[in-house]
Amino acid sequence: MNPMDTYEKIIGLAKRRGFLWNSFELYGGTAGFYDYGPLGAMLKRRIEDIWRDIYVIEEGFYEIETPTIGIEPIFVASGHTRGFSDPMTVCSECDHAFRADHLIEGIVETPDALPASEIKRLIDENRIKCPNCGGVGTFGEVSSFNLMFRTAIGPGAERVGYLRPETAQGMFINFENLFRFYREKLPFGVTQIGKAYRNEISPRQGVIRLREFTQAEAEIFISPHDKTHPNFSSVADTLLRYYPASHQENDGGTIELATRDAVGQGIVAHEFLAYHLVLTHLFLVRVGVDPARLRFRQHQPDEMAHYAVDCWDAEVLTDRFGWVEIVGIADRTDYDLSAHAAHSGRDLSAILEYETPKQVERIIVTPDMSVIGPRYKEKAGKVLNALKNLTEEELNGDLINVSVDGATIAIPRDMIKYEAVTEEVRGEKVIPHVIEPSFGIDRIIYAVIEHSFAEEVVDEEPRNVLRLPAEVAPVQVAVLPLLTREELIEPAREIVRTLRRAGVFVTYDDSGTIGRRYRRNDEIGTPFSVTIDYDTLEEDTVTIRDRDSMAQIRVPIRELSERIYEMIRNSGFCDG
RNA sequence: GCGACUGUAGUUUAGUGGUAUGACAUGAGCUUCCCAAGCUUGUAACCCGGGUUCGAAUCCCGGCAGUCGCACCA
Repeated sequence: MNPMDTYEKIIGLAKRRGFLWNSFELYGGTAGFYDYGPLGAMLKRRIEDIWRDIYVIEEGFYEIETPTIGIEPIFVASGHTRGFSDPMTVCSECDHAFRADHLIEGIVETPDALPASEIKRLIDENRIKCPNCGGVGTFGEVSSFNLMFRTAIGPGAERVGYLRPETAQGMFINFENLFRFYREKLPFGVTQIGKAYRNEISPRQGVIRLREFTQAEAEIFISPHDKTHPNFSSVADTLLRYYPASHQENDGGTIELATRDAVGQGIVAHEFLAYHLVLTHLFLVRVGVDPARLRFRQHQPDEMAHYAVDCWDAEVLTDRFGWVEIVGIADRTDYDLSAHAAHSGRDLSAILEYETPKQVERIIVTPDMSVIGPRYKEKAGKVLNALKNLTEEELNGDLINVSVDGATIAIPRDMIKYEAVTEEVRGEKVIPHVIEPSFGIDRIIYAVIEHSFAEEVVDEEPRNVLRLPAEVAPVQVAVLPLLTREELIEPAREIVRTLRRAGVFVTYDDSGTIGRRYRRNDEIGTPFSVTIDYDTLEEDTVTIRDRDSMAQIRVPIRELSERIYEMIRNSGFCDG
């Protein structure tokens, strides 16, 4: 491998300049954990704030915050206690490790739902051959490794808890509260930015695969009958690079399509999902992902969760790891709410109100319990229920047949009174479907740094520059007196104060030569440098130097804050 | 988890059984100097534990961590 590939340069820069550090380094470190240093934390916060700007402010999806520890029933319902563990077995002949459930695929329908002992039994019974060395009967015990961090809640009779493997569940289990908060109307969305934890077997690839990471997720609850999007027209013309499942078989490559056509041609399942692909694209490009190294890859039918209708990953091209998934956008249907409804016994449905309430004719059965009770005694209750469930036709005739505990009982018609009533039905009860865009913030940060990084040669000297959008750059302005001299330092400090009062994050640096200071700031992506020189003293002007073009403009000090503010907001240097 | 390789300042390096070389970076100062390496000067390292030895960063053993490969990747 290239002794100094881009990844090493990026990570080297990130560690050197205070973006990322290995956690726990004082005590030797542990794979899968990273600290965000001063610049990294600032960059991360700015990226999260842009995410909030789009999802919370623009889309109106309020943000909530739920515990990072969840109790066991949540993850039983969500399937994480089972589906999140990988049963492993090792061939004693060749020492290869395999997913035990994969070995018995085709023998049972849902091998991943079986306990370890059962998988082991099936492997032995079916004389499964080792795919590597062909050995039979060589597989050892099946051990299960759950990717969730387990913990105990409270002393004594400890209640089992898990560190959440995704932020999503905290939102699903608040559905009733949220639905009420949104005054019982669909669609509505909710967001959460927070830490999630997965005890990866072998985290490698630096910040790409972490044991503790930050997710930004939105859960948007929509009607299962209407997956159009009210603002679809605003994104219909936007071009995105798609890599549909059908193209992946024999690498048919990506296609660039207007959103309208992607939906029209049936490539993306529906408008609502397509709208969120576009939103994702806009966010990623705004924070500094290179659009030329971004694509949307559709999940293959076999890699998609069985309940999902359609699922797309935003992927970025990286130098060392190739295409890396940074966002997943899925239509999860009613899977999550139905699962929580089933396990909790609560009704997690919404009423879709009809335009006008429907008048529905219904037969109301009122059995005469003073007769039925004594006659059927202990079966009376079941008889009553059975009667209420009968259809209109079944209620005809002199004897009405109901089935109770497998036996058919004929009930004389005069024991029952029933009448037809007209009822008003306001709407239909549905379990909402969920559209879930799920962002891996740490991976996005890596992508932003890698895509922003450039090495150039200026006057035969190398120059490292992070071309971060001004909006996300940790340090927004560097204030630099041309020389370390008192007469320049004092006005420079005054300018620092002025810019800070205007809410700009500024650093001050008067060490070494001006060129060295420019380079230092280029490397951490500071978009603008303000330089104080001898002309400043005479005419109250300073220069603003642009990181990308290295061009300079001279502006009056009294206009400085305004100009800087404009440039940061527009993410660009304007010399006008 | 398995296998291979690796472990010297912040980074990168030299090194012999007698505690360490240089560079870059960094601190202080000098320099009317607008695009990094001009001058002076300072700070800073042998992954941890045990063994062999008068003496270990160097040899041996163990651990830890990292990199790569296998496997895994909701």
